[in-house]
Amino acid sequence: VVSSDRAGSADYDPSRYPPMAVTADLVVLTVRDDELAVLLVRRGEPPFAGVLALPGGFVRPQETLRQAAARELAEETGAGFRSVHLEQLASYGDPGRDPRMRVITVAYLALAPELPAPRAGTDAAEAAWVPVARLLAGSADGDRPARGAVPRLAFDHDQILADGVERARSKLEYTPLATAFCPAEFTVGQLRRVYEIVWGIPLDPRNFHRKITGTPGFLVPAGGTTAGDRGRPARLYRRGDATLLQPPMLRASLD
Amino acid sequence: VVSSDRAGSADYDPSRYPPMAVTADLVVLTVRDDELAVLLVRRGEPPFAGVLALPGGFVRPQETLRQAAARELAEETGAGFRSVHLEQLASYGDPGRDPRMRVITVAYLALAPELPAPRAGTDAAEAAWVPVARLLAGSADGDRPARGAVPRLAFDHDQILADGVERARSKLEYTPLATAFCPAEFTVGQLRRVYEIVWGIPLDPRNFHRKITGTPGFLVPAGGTTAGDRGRPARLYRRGDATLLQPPMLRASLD
DNA sequence: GTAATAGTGTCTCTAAGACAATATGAA
DNA sequence: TTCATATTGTCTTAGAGACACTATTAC
Repeated sequence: VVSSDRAGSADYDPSRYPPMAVTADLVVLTVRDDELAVLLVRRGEPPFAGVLALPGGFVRPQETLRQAAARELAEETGAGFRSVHLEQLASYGDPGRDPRMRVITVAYLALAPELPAPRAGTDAAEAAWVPVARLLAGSADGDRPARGAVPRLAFDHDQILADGVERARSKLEYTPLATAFCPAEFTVGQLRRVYEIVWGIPLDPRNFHRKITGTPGFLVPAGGTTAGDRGRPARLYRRGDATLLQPPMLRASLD
Repeated sequence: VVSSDRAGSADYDPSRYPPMAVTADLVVLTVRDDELAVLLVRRGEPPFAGVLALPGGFVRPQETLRQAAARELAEETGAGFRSVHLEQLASYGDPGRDPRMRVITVAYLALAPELPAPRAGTDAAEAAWVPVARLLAGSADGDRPARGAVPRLAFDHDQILADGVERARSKLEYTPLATAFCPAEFTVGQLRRVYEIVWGIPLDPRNFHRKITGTPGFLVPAGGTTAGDRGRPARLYRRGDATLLQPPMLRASLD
C-alpha cells in the first residue's frame, strides 16, 4: 500500500495504474407479443463469436456516459427512440470478464414502446428482440421452465440483464414508468397489460383502473377512445407529469 | 459513425478509443452526535488542493470494483469496518469532471455504525466526519439554511454525495438497512433515532415500535436490556436476516 | 414523589383486495 | 342475441397515524 493512496481520487499516476477500457452496454426492454423482450446482438468475432450479447460500445473521449449509451441506443434502434426512457443501471468491471483486457462497462437500462424490428440489412451485426423469459430460467419468479438449454449471453451479460429486468420490475412499483412501454396514447387496459407482462402476474382490472386513474398526475385524458377491437371502447390517455407513485403499487409478495 | 460500432461491446480497438482512468470513490455515512455525517478528506494537491473531497482511489488491475471500494474503506477507517454495509451507488464520468484527464469513478455507498474518529497521524491526508446538513444546503428537504457559505466538495462530489444520501434515505423505507448504522446490539429507540436523523423528521415512538417489532426477521431479541441512562431500560436486539420490509415504511410525503 | 423513556392497546381512516353490477362496442 | 372489455361502485380487511395508558428505571 502506497501512502499516496489515501489522499483521495485525484492522487493517481497513470503509469503506475494502467488505464482501462470503458464501455456502455444497454439493456433495452420492450413489450412485444405479450412478452417482455430485450434487444440482443449476435457477436461476430471472438471471444464469444456467434453468442448473443447486449448491445454496447466504447465511451468516446468527448461524450458523457449517458451520451454514449444514447448513441448506442440510436444506432441499434434507428431514429425512433425519441420517447425512450434511459437510466443508468450499474457498472460491471470484474477482472477477467473480458478475456482480452480489463474492461469496465457502465450498463444503462432503456425502456421503449414497441419499436420497429431492429434495423435490417443496414449493417453487419444481427440484432433481435428476445423474450427475457427464455434467458432468465432459474430466476426466482419461475418464468417458464427452460425447454432445452437456456441460451447464455456473452461476458457477464446474463447478470446485467437480470439486474436490468429486476430494476424495471421494481420501478413499476413506485414510479409511472410503465408508460415508457406504451405509445404516446394508450388505454388503461394496455397499461395494465404492461404491468402484468413485466411482473408476470395477473392484476384485477377493476382495482388497477381505480388505482391508476386515482393517482394524480399519472394519466392525462387524451380525449378520444379506441376504435373497439373487442369489447367496449376505452378512453385514451397520455402519460402525466407525476414522477412518483404515492403510495406505491406493490407486487404481491411471492411467498 | 464507424460500422464496427454496432457489433457489441467487444468490438473495440484500444488505439482508436483511448483508455480512461477508473477510480472508486466512497460515500461513507454514519450517525454521530445526532447528525448524519459523511467521511471526507482534504486534498493535498491540485486540482482542488485544500478542498474537501470524498475518499477514493484507483481501481487496481487485479481487483474487482467492489474490492477496490472495500480496500479504500479499510484504508480510511482502519480495521473496524467489519460490519459496514457496502453497495455500489452509481458511476460518474463526464468529460472534464477532472481537469487533468478523463476519469470514470464508480461510487460506492457505505453505511457504518459510529466508528472511531478517522485515523489520526498515520498518514498525510486529513480525514474527518462532516455533518451532511452543512453540505446539502439547497436540497429539497430543507436541511438547515446555510449560515455563511456552503462548502463545496471537489470535482462532482457534491452530486455524488447527494445521490448517496438520497439512496440511503430511500433504502431505509423498504429494507432493514438502518441497522447498519447501529452497533451489534441496539434498542428500538436507538434504531428510531437513526430513522429520525437520516430522514430529518420525527417519528411516533409507539407506532415505530409496533411497526419494527411486528416485521418478522427485522429484529432478533438479544436477551438483555440497557442499563438505564434515563427512563425505563430497553430490550436489546440484533439485526435479523430479513432483507426487505414488506410493506415498506414510507416517509411522510413532503408536499 | 417527578421526569424520562419503554412498551401495549385502542380508535380512526386510508387504501388495497375481492367482487357485483352496469356500459358499450363487435360479431 | 352473445361475448368481450371498460368503468363504476360496494364490502371487507390490513395497516398507518393519532394518542391514552401502563411499566420501569433514575433522581
